[in-house]
Amino acid sequence: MTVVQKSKVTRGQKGEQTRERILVKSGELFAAKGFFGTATRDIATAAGLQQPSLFFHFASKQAIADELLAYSLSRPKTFASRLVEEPGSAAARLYAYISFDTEHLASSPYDLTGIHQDGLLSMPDFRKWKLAGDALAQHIRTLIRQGHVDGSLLPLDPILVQHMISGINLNTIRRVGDKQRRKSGLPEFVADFILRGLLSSPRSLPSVQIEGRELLRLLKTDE
Amino acid sequence: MTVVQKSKVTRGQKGEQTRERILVKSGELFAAKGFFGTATRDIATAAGLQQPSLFFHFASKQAIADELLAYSLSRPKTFASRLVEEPGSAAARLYAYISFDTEHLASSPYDLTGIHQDGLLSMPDFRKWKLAGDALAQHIRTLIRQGHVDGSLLPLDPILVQHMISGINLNTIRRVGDKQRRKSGLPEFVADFILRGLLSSPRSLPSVQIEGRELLRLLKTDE
DNA sequence: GTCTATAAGCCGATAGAC
DNA sequence: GTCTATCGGCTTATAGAC
Repeated sequence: MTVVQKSKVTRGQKGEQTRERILVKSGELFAAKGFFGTATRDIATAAGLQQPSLFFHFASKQAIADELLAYSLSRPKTFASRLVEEPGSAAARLYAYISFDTEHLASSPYDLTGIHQDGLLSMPDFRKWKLAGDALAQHIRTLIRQGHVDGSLLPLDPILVQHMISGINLNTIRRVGDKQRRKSGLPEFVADFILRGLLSSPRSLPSVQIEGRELLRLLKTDE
Repeated sequence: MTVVQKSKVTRGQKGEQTRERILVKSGELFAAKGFFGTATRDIATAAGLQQPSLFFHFASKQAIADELLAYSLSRPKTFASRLVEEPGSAAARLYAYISFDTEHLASSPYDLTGIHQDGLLSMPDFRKWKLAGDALAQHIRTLIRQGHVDGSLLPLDPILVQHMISGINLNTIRRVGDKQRRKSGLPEFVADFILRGLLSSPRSLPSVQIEGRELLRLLKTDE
């Protein structure tokens, strides 16, 4: 949809395919052994290259993680920041967020679980993504607090609840294998489970689902 | 309580204190930077030692992680294996397990979150603990299936549910800061949340809580 | 128990040919 | 674009003095 960034995309088809293969394999290896536990040699071998050839496509090992982090965090952060200012019940908006994030992670061409492990984000070089992750967490906590105010959610500690949600989102995707990850219905499965744990009135779940899905559909069109 | 293992404990008080300090600092560093991201130099410095002095107390860097993994997995695994064969509703037994595990992790003198990151358990040297973790996961899945049979739990995919529970257990503890980690009520907080998400009848939660806590008290006495 | 000195290996990244 | 050759730095672990 965007017309910009030409100089990079222009370079041949083969280079772009290799670059993509590097990202995919890096994601798998980071998930299996962590960022620090993965050597650039391992990545190169998995991508069918010699180790130094990586550095034609990426300036550094960190640059690879950077691109994966961007894919992992940019859209969910934007989506959550919009949800905070949307009208409607907070429960439905939280439902929309969880569905969106789970689908985003599960349908990703890259395995994004590894880059959220280690203390990767505590390294100075990844400060940018640490801040993005913190902002996303804040949006989720805001949604939860809004649910306390409008009475749709149980008055549980927003920080603890946000940590639980993040833990679920990452761990449901992890190690579940491609077939199950892609299985449709996972986003609703996860959102249902979490909302049952948070709703002040369990019987309101069906209406929350309807309102949440409608909101999701609406926000996704003009993303 | 045990009378065995003398030769190790007998060596002076100072050595034992240093050994303990190494474990505590290792846990913190593994949590912050991951196992592979933490150098033995960092651990030694944090413990007030020179790097080679570590190897008087531990045969290798892995031996440190080994001890933390033993602390993290041994008791929960044993506890879960007993719960599987206990009588009573599966929901109550799952409640007991979640309370136990959360309290175990939260009251630990060591930060145990780091050793469950990276692909630490995928390394051949940690095969023993990989198997222990897999066994623990199987016990949890069995509990969930038992809940399908006795009708106390919703018929949700046991593998997905087990992944969600594991994700919550690890992430609620992580990065929450000591004061909140030790705050009493956390085990019940987590168990309540998960059970609300899984119970086939939301109104049965109070009785599940009572039965679960009773079971927890019972099994803890003759541990 | 803790130290200094040091070995042996792996790491990320660069230089330059093709 | 990908290769070979290679560098400097950092890593875990050992040897041996105190």
